[in-house]
Amino acid sequence: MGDSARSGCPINAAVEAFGDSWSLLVLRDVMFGNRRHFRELLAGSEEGIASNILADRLKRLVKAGLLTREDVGPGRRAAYSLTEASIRLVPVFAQLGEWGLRHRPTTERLRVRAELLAAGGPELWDEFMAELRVVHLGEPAPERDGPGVMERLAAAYAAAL
Amino acid sequence: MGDSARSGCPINAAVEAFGDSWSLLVLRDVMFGNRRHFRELLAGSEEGIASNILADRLKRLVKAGLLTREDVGPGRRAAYSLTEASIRLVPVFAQLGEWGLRHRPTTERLRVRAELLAAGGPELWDEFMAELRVVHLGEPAPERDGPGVMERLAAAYAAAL
DNA sequence: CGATCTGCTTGCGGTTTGCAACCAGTGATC
DNA sequence: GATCACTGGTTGCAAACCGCAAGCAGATCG
Repeated sequence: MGDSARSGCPINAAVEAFGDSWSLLVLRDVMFGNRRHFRELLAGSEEGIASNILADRLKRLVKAGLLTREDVGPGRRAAYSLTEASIRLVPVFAQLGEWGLRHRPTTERLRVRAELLAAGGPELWDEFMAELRVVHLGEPAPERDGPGVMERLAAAYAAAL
Repeated sequence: MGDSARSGCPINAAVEAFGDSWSLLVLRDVMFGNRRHFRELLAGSEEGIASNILADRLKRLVKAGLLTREDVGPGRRAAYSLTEASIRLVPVFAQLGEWGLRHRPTTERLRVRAELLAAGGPELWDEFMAELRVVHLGEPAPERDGPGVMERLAAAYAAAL
């Protein structure tokens, strides 16, 4: 369990934080799917994560400061939330998603979110991060006129079915 | 070695292509360190990759279309080159690096490249990608007045020693 | 000929993975 | 008050993978 960094390189630091087969996908589901509970993440997983792996990754991500766990007693729904650090992964997700849809085969249904995020650019990413801070960090919601990014993502996803 | 995708999600596609402990670091060394040969990558690795892992990752990356291998006979220096797909990872590296240096402990020496890349923004990334296409894909070099991005990265790195 | 370089390969013990079953606590229903 | 479904997980186990260390064949150098 040594968490000593292999090097002081920022890229390596990022890889060590979430550079495995599952961590980033768990974060994706919390961030874009708004899945906040264990069973929700387990059952809703597009890729079919196993429960022991999910449990392990949640622990790791909490330890790494990328998730927080609202610790209620045993047997009651515990909620996982993003942190400022993981909210700041939005641009990373956007770039990864854009790369994936350009250079790998993807399915229409799952592609729409990445497309919308790529098309929106940094302004949209900032708007989305602000929304995530409201939902996950409890920041006060600012006044808004149109639908939020989350709603637009959900609408695009629903329209692609 | 089933390369069947777990899902059609672009993020998952990216994770499956280079979402492990080493693939991205190998690409980083080829891209930013201009290390093109096996022993170069092995000896120059900041994180100390093992030779069998390096061999495996090089094979995988070639298979995934993220590297090409100029196959000379056995016993002679084979050169690895980036492909268009991996050159397009520059924005991903930039965002990952920026996240890493903001949210993880890093060392000054290894931080400068990420800082320069983050500060330069998309215009600099495009310029860098154009340079990589010259070096790795053999595109004709355009006329330039100042030093290239690669030179500036190297200079910043050298200055931080 | 020997030393050194090239890109790897092999052995091996330890770790991780992923499937499946299981578990204790809680709250609602019968 | 017993059953039931739901909560977030744990446990066993076989198979795969990881990383360290050593070795290897072909080419080049002196």
